Amino acid sequence: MAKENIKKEIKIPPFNQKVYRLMRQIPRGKVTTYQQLAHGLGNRAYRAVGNAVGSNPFWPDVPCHRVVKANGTVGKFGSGTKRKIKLLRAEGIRIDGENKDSKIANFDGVLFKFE
DNA sequence: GCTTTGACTCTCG
DNA sequence: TCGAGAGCCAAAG
Repeated sequence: MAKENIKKEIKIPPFNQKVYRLMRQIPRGKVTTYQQLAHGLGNRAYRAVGNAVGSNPFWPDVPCHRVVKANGTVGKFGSGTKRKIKLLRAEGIRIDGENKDSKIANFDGVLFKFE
């Protein structure tokens, strides 16, 4: 059956689906911020975005590891910040450090913006 | 239907 | 430069 690759057995709020959809648009080797996601949604619900990503049942289908804070730091991650940094580095993204205070090197260069 | 919480962001002191 | 507080939106209890 030609359906979505994501599992839809789980009940997902419409807002979350919107967030996941935007996140999946992020190309490999790029990252985005909660603010950009909220902007892509048309509002400033970066808080709700965080909740949506935190409740993301589609991981790693949805590249939640490509979402960082607006100041360039990786922020917090349920799967382990270190894990995410490793993953990002595997995609060619340079990160300075290995903790939540770690900042993305060339952040502006790898930042994916939603219009 | 109201209150609390959250993987956030911004401004002020 | 660093720290604390307020603001924002949506989902869950």
